Amino acid sequence: MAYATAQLENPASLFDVFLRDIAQGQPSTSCYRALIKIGHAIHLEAGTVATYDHDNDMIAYLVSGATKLIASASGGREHIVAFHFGGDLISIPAGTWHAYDLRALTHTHILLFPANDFVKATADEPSFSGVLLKNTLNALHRSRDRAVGLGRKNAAERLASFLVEMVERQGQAVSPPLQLELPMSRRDIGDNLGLTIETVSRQFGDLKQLDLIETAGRSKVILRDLDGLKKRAGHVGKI
Amino acid sequence: MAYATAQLENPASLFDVFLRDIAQGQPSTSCYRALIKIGHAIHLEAGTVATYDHDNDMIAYLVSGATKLIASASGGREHIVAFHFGGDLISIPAGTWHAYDLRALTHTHILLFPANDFVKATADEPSFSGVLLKNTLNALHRSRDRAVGLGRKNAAERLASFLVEMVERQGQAVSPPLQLELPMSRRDIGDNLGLTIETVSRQFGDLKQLDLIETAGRSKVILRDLDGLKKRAGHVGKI
DNA sequence: CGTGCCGTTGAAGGTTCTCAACCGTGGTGG
DNA sequence: CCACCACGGTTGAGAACCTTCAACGGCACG
Repeated sequence: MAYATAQLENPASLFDVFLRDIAQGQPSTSCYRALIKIGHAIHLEAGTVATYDHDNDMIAYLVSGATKLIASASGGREHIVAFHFGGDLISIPAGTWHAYDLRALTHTHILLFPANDFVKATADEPSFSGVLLKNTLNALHRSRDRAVGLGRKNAAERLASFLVEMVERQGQAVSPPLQLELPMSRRDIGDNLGLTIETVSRQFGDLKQLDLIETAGRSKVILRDLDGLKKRAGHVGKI
Repeated sequence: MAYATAQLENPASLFDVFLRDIAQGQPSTSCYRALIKIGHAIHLEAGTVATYDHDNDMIAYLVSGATKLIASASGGREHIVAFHFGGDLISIPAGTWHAYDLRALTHTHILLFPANDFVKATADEPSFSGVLLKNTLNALHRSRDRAVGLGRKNAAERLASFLVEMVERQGQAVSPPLQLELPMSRRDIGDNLGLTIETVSRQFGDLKQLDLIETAGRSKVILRDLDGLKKRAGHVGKI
């Protein structure tokens, strides 16, 4: 099975970024070599799918770019389970109930590891497995928070939640008003929130009319009232 | 802050069960002592909530019984993020967007640990942190599979998915037809699937009429046609 | 035997989906 | 340079699904 659609010019540099960002404490050289051996540096064009062994869980480190993790249900329905940005550690489940694919939203550089091998290789590096665990817990908590939205919130609350999450994850605080560059399409947003593109579009319209946001072009969103958005998101707890 | 609503007669025995099931390789005595120091053995009656420090992530080991993890959104809406059964390792997020509570469905014995301390105490025990990571990944994958259901499936598919998951997690294969003892109420099921009790009830009715299941009393369900249920669940992939 | 909770069933209403047409932009080729 | 096309996004009307509101049934418990 072909792992890489296109090998990077200089794969080693990706590993260096990875090790610098993930393993703060320098890993042993044996661990380093093991990771290089099992890892594959991949370069994806926007819109292309990462190819890998779907029968095993995978772990990916997103060096740069943005990706979406897609789950397919029967009837051609797709659900975007998560979006990822540079620096994220991604867990890709082997398909059990649903088939999962990782697709690039922009030019993307990633490192792909079989999860089992990755865990084995890093088991003796507490700093490493700690980061991995922390990251997985984060993903779990985000997934749960989003599940609450899917189960118990209406379209307005879902889009507000989405924008708040996006600004918290990748918003540059240039200074209020906050500016957001969304790398995903309306369809992607809908597939993430369990809504149709039409509903997403109408919700964007409502937010504009309420002066909570402005849009510029297809991907730029300016948040004029973050607190208003958070109220609209229907969260509970620390706002 | 009070951690335990009722201390067990013999807390040490719970720890023994925990160590036997989770840490297959015997942990060092220092690790053992550290865990006993930070852990709290708790006994919960059905319907009561575990009390703990909500400002920190917690990790719980469910020795026996069944619990639900509840997220609260604004407007008094509740969503059940996960159900747990004996032997499960539970991650309870500190409230960020939503407030989380762990509530017992039946007589329940659990061990509660602050997540940070737990990770620290077990960092040097690869077998331990491996189990923890594996468990967290499982929870993540389940959460994602359920998110797909919440986002892209109708009521019929959701209930079928639910029953299939339940039988896979705690169904005794006495012999087909499979028998299932559901410790949760219709409301709990609805709160988990993002449906009202009425819709859940109607879906149960439909399943009975289609001869896919039988019900006996409030909690017993007999699955007459597991493959039929799986088809109805709208999964993709290995069936 | 009454009370209360859980579950079931029915009718009306609302939110979102579906279907369809239209608009704006970016890229291509004549 | 402009016309054309493809694609993503917007807007509108009708239909579907689930929710809401309401009444009722049944089992457990005092």
